[in-house]
Amino acid sequence: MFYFYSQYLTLYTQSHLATGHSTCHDKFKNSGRLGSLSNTDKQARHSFTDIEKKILPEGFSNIDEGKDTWSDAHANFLSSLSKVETHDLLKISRRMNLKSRDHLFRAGDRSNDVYIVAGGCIRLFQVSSTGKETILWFSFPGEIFGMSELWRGSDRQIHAVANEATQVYSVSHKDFTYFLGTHPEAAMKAIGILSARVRALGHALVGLASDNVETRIARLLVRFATISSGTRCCADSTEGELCVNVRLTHQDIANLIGASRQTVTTTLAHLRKQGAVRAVNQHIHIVQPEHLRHLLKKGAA
Amino acid sequence: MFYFYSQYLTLYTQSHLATGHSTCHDKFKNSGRLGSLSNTDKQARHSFTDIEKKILPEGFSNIDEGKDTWSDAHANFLSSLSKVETHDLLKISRRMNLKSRDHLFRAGDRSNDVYIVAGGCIRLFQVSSTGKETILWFSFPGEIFGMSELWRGSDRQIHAVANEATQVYSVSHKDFTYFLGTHPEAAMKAIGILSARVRALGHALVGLASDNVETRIARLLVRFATISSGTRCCADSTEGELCVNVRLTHQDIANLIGASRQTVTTTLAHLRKQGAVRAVNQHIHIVQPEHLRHLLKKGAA
DNA sequence: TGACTATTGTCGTCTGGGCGACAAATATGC
DNA sequence: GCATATTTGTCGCCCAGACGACAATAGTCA
Repeated sequence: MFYFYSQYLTLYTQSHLATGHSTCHDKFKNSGRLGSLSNTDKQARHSFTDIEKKILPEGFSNIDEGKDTWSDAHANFLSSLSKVETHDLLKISRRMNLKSRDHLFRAGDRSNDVYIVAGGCIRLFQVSSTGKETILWFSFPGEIFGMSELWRGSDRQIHAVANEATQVYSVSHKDFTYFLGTHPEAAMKAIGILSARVRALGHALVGLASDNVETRIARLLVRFATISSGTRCCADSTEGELCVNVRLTHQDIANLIGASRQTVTTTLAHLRKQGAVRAVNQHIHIVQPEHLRHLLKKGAA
Repeated sequence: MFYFYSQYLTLYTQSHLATGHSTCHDKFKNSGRLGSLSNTDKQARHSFTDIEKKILPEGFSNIDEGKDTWSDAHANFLSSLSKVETHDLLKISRRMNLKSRDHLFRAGDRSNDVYIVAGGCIRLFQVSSTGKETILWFSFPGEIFGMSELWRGSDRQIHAVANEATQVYSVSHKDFTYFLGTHPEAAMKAIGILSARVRALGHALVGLASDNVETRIARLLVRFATISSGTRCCADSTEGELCVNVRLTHQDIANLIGASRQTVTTTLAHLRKQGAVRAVNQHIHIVQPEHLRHLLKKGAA
């Protein structure tokens, strides 16, 4: 299902992940897309300065600039930091490699480090007593997570699992707090990130309370398409088409929007029949963005 | 740990609003509610030191101490600040008095001040195109709100309306940003507040996606009872009973948990028949907290 | 390449709860 | 103290969507 290869994944894949033969894309793909990636292996090892160079200048949107509520909710913490801040932060961080489905932490864990995604994708979710999983958030490269549990001094409330092979930087609670205290600008940016998350969760809440499944799916697709915009999908894509460049199973979507898997399958099939979306290489393309936006207009959030 | 509505409201009512004879419950009574407010004009003007004296020494819980996810979500920003911070913050604030149902801001407004509730209660909500209202948050005395929209540089997304006669301090975006920048400790506390809100919204989301209406109502009641604990309800209350010391119509509850008003009425009647709750003076008492907690255990969030 | 697991696609069946429509009970403004 | 507005309480109808049950693919790994 999809690859979330947006700019991020490509970026990171090239500089950090690439093991020379296997990239995240390989997991999903059998043919072309990955061909280009394999070349990257040569320059696999990196230094922090590498990272700075790679991440900062790519022109990611500043947290202030986002016009879309959803996309700025996925504001890139790392890229919003200055060179010095990035350096100081990475200095106190520890890099970790996770295989797909590795748990970073579980509900009930004592750990309360903060994490920043280097490459890949982390799924943040809760599990109910009946086993139902509700995904609260996907964290993509550059994003920070775990922050909102820092000041609780209590157990983790949620689970964090690598959705694919993922690399994260972990920073201890203590160090991170110290970092924020000594870098007021960064603290302000952290506030911005949390603010964005509050808004996004608020939106999700309103949508869940007011909209039907079709609208919620439409919103999700548009949102993820926005997040992964800027990547030209390697597959053939018609003009005006948006690519939802993230690997999502129907079950994932269901857990994300609070619906059952079957309903998601059916609704997606329906949208496909209408010609609003189509499946391309395990991921979704929005053929008629307007069709979905029209749905959203009728919706609430 | 938390009491708020109680201590705070009482506190403020007495010092600013009040009249010395009117406590929070009076609001709920037919006669007292507004009557008391008119009296306040006499001593309406206050000094900052008044506020400091009144607010700070009461030993409100620090945002770090909360054990309950819900209640610390209503962490008291103002009381967590130091004397100096409070002083500096109030210095740049402007006090506003709102009548019940006054709009503080609406979706689409350009204003992006930050507000701190002095007394009363602010309802933060969104309205869908069909007119359905979804309440995201109630802000009680000491709480700060509007913060999460500061860094957007865009229109307000939500509405803020006084749920009853309410007093707030407003601080301009610019001043507040400057305040945080010059008071790193306060900035950290702001991060703590936002974190709590992220957690609370996450909970709400999971609950909405997984639990039925009865469980959601139970959770809401327990949560609000916790917020308002510490107040001995003026009405007769049996030992072990919890008082939900907030004025909520069934419609409010419905908007809060994403259900229809009728269902709320029915479910509440059901809980009453079971002897789990009872109505006292326009508000609800939880007669059997265990009954509700049992429901929550079966639930998800 | 074959065995296994994960994902997708489709049915019926069944129900929680939305919604319109009232009537009764309260609250609030004048 | 009345007139109006708001809130509560109850029905019955109806449907979006949950859920169980399979079958068909597609993907993974030894």
